[in-house]
Amino acid sequence: MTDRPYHHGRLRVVLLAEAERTLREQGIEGLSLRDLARQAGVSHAAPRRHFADRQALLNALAEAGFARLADEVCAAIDGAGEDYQARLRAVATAYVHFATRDAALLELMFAAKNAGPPDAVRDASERLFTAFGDLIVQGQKAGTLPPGDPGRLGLLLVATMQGIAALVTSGRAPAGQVDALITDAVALFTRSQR
Amino acid sequence: MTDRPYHHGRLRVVLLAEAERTLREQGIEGLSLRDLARQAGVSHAAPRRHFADRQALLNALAEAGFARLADEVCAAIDGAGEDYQARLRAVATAYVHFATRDAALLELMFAAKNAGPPDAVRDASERLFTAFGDLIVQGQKAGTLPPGDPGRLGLLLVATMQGIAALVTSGRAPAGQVDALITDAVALFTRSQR
DNA sequence: ACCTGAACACCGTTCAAGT
DNA sequence: ACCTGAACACCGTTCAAGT
Repeated sequence: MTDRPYHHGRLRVVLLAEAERTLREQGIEGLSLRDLARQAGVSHAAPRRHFADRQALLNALAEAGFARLADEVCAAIDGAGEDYQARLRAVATAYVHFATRDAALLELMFAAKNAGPPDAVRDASERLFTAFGDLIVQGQKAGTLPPGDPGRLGLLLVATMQGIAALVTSGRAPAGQVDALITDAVALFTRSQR
Repeated sequence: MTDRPYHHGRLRVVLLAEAERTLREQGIEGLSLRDLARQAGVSHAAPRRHFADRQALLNALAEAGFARLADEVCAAIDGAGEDYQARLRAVATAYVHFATRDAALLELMFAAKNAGPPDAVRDASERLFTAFGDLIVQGQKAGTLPPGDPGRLGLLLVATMQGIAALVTSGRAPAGQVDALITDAVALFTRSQR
């Protein structure tokens, strides 16, 4: 390394990357602004220029988390072929895998601070939820999903995946059963209509 | 008040009660051992006799939480009459209401610390899960629920409720829609077999 | 057996001052 | 525009000592 200049230059992005790693390894409790500053080689007050307080850092992490989750879910849909059940299973698998690999991040993404999440986080989550909405509408048109308010059915689908992830993360459901649970859940949603 | 004696006498139970209240009002972040000690009128080191560290207090809260949730769920089953859908809806309603009223407590109950929860917490949660298991078996015998491993179906049911609660708590699902979501979920599970 | 008081090593947050 | 260093008010945890 050359001599570290007075101006770090990319402090914000470094802090975020380091925070994401710490979050994965130590959980949300182990995340400290002072520690992040130390790891980045700046004074403990430096992060303040980029994140007004600890919560602002957490919000930025949540925002990035939603963006990445939406990417992964959309990629799963795109790569799943035409069969609707397979598409649904691919989405659920992507979601639950994200949730178990980055459990602390997901917790943070869905943490309700005060009166709902700030706008930036909300906007980032929007893309994910509309992807789900589209998938639901598509399934209803094909007659594979039951009729009814697609928004509500989408929420129910997200809730199911969120719940499966919560049970696995907390050790109440064996990790080896997650695929079976997803299959069961998909079967529940797509049971033949008439 | 009479002069506070040197020995508090019921410090443990007072700390737990105060902690549960703080948890509801301030969330898990706002829970401090030193603050609890202050509110109980003892020195900051006094709680240490009853809870080895902060995590031990959280575990005790989780344990009590599971006991209360099991009580409320069992009471809901008992008071719901004979109709199976009504029983299922009553259970789901009781669960989700608990989850939204004591969101921070539920989060704590399902927090995965290290390699799964300690035995005491696990035991306390057992009663809840067996109550669910029994309800599932009953529904399968009556032909109201789909066949298959009742343990897995029970997990899926818990996951669904847990997920609905998470979405409502985080403000992603409107609170006014919780009853509709529960009804949808119950309908999904009990869709007529053949 | 239970509680106190001082001590230690951490936090987040603030703010004048430096570059 | 960005960072530093000192300061403040908090934490959890430990431990000798008190009752």
